[in-house]
Amino acid sequence: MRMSRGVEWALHACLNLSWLDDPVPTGTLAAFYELPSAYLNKQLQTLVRAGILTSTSGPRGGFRLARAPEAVSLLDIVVAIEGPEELFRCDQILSKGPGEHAGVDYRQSCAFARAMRDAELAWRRELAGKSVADVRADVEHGHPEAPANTRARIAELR
Amino acid sequence: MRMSRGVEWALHACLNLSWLDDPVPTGTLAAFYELPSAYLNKQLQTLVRAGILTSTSGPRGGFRLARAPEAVSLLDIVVAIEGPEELFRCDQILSKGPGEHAGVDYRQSCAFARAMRDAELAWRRELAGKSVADVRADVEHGHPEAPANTRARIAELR
DNA sequence: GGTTAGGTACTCGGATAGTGGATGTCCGAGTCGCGTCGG
DNA sequence: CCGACGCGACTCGGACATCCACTATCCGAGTACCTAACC
Repeated sequence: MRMSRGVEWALHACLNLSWLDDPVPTGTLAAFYELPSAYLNKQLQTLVRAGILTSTSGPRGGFRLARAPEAVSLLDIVVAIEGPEELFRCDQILSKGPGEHAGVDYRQSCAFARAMRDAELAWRRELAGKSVADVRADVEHGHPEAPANTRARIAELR
Repeated sequence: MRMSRGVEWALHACLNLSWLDDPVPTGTLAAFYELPSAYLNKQLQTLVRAGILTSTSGPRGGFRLARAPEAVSLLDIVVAIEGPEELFRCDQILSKGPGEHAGVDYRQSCAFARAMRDAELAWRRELAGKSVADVRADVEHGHPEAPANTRARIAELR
């Protein structure tokens, strides 16, 4: 039940894009962290479909943040890459056990399903409460040179 | 990033076993919910290795809870089946970016890794705070006949 | 009748196939920029 | 000198392979029970 690698890539890509105004192509971002370019491109496409990034084709094209970093939560990115399904898979096996089952939705009535959903909501709440801007502020506090370093390296790789 | 089916099976198996004193073989538990017997057996073996169940071979053998249901949290079961790894996979891609990296563990210092870990801890805290006994109490409150029904059906399937 | 040895059936446990999603790669469609040609 | 047109290169986007973990199954090892023979 581990997350896709793409989540880490997407998080760092969004942070770096928040420091840059011009579009950045996949190849540059991939070189930045030595990632497989074509596969990273696939993940960025997913973020575009989710409305987190915008893309531009052709020369001087690439990806940019679609909205202010304050408006992009970590949950947005995780859900975009991993999909909206819940962590806990409830196949309602109770409906095969003894008792009456007519019209009962065990995703709602099963005590295990409820407990798992409550725990998952706590997780989602934490992720929804942290934005890319929050993380950026943390990084800039500990490493004030990070934005300039990133911009310089990106320019170098163009 | 969905959980294995085995988690749901393991949860319900532990609850049912908490209502029964004698060992229950895999085949009986599998028939109870119409699950594939051999695969369920594999999951129960995992719970034995985790110290949640005990097993007995031979006639009149099967699985029992290894401890009181108060001492088995939902987290115990999830970790037993899914493994102890964290949900978020931090491959420390920051170590490929600009800046100094000598002796830096980005699983600790990366702001994203910290945020993801905090969220995951909230999830784990919820799961650790709910025991099989808690769920059993919920079920018995809503369905007082459940324990007797379960015992009867299990006896019928033996 | 009690005891013991043997056989049998039952159950767990790990070794062994099959399948779906994550991972990784490649090529076509579209777009922008630059160079060139004409006015 | 200015503008328009066309060519070329660059980038995204989706279609196509590959790999690993989850899913599922089967058979061997061990154990308890039952039976029957013997003392």
